Amino acid sequence: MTKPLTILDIARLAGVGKSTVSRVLNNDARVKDSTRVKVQAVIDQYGFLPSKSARAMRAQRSGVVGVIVAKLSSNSENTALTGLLNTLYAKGYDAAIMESQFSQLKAQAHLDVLKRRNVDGIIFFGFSGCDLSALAPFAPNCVVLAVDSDDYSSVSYDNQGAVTQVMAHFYEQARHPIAFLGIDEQDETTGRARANAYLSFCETHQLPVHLHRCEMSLHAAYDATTSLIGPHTQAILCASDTLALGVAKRLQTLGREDIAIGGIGNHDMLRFMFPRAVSVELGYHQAGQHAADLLLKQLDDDAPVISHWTQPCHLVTP
Amino acid sequence: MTKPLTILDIARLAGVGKSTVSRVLNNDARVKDSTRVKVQAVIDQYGFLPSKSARAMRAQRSGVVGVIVAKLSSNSENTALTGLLNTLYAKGYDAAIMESQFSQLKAQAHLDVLKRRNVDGIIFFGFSGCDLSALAPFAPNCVVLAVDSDDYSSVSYDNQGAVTQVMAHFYEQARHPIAFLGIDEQDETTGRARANAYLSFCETHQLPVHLHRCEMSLHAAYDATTSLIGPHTQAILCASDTLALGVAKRLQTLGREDIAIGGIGNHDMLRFMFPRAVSVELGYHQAGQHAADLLLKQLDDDAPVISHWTQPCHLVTP
DNA sequence: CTGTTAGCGCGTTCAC
DNA sequence: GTGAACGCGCTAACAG
Repeated sequence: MTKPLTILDIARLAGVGKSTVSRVLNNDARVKDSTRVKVQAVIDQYGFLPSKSARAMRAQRSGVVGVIVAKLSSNSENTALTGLLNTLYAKGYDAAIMESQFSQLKAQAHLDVLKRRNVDGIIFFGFSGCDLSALAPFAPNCVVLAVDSDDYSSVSYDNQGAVTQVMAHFYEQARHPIAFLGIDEQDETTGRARANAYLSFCETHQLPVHLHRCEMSLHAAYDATTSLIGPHTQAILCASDTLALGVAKRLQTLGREDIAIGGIGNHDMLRFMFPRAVSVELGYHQAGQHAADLLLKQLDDDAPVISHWTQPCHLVTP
Repeated sequence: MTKPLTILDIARLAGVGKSTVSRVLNNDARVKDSTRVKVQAVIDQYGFLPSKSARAMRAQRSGVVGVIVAKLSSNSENTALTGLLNTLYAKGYDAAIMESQFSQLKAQAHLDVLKRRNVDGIIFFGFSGCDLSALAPFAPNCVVLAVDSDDYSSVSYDNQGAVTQVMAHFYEQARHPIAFLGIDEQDETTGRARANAYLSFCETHQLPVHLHRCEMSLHAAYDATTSLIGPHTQAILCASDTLALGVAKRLQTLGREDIAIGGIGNHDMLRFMFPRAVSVELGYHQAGQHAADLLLKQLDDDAPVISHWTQPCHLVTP
């Protein structure tokens, strides 16, 4: 455990002053090339790394952004997270990632910790019934993902477009009536927005409505399947690929592979298990990147302005 | 955006000196009760939060541990991560999480960043061909997960036990010969250790060997299935549940549901899609917790001692 | 172009 | 029991 070198050590080793080393570190133009090379050589030789703690303290910014996801095990969330992290790292930021586990209490506790850590901003993955007002202490340096908000910048998915695209796909193939499996209306996006898009499509195209809701789980979808199937049902659209996997499995055991299945999220597993299923790529990865970009732009900006982005989606067919 | 108060502001507001406030913050006993109450009142009133950056710089420790996973989308890794984070947060530490994406280069870059951040320790999720020597600058404050190491503390899975348990299960049911689908031998754990356990079991029990290897993916497993099936094959054991899912799907399409299937990892999706499959719970969550505990113990310890833990596993049958 | 100086916010001596 | 002074590693302002 040798003590790490400081900028002063490097200065002495290179026979220059502290600030010259600092200038080299920060690519300040006002350094003679020969000096720069000399200093850089010493830096490289000793593998010197300037302390971020000291920089953070000096600059009053930690270079860390807090990220609160609901569940790391969620495919959508960890995909978005990967995109987000790449962007953050590329710009020299680090992330403090925490799980809310769909609990407002946990989210609040994490926000308190992040506040103490002087994080420069927050990226918050919304969930059913989350209270965005807890983000107020960080305003305007926060971005919410997967939910809409007037108060903060947001990146949301095209719930309506996703549903409409699958519906149109089935409709054009004359695969109707189409049933819909959604989740609790309390969930504004996956729950309400997607169901509404379904209802709206049915109305516009004069299709009968078969809407059912269940918990967001494979088993719940599996169990709900029978109540979705009417005498003429030709297709079932599910509010998420997880639900679609549950339904597809049930249809398989029922030998009802005549019924088409659609999901939302473009989950690898759905594509693999049920290649005939259609799904919608919501663009989790890009959404994550965009959220990070948005936040970083706000951080750099002198007069941050909140903005809203809806991630484009596209149908994925076999 | 009002500028946050400093310890000096609080001191003035409370009519005391900086260091008294500092003592109150750190629960130093040498403060008169009446003063403590007075100072605490001011702290509460203004919601003062001492800057972690300044503390980190002063104390030369950041209260942050770096965590390098291979891929967040991996079920095993994000499950372990969840366990790990809970433990860290409970003890007041934060985590800086980064993805190596199975690349030694990325891992190295992340380690450099973490070094500059003065993280107090590292938890590293091993992957095929990773070079643990990159962790040297952090020794002995690191723990590696899912791989063995003599140089650092480690938490590993019971690869041999897992394979043996499934093999024994099939054997007792007289479901043999048993084929095995593994991955590249370059991977010491999922690849070599599990294959060796299979070979060893076959030898001990005088079973014929049908071993095949493929990439770690659903599709690769799907494609490899046919070369696994011999004329009398009664069961197939896969080195992971991902492989098992691929194989099970192929068997399903082949109508060979007479062949039993076994996996390792206890993935929800395998249980749901193929309820008859057996798998082994490796204890990802507890392993994550244990890794965090191990690291924190080493950090607190004056004379840290590296230790090794093998996470117990258990068979999961329908 | 480069060295010197003065803090950033906090914890830790050392005096009182 | 308490306050003043110093320094952690770094950058910015000011000299030279």
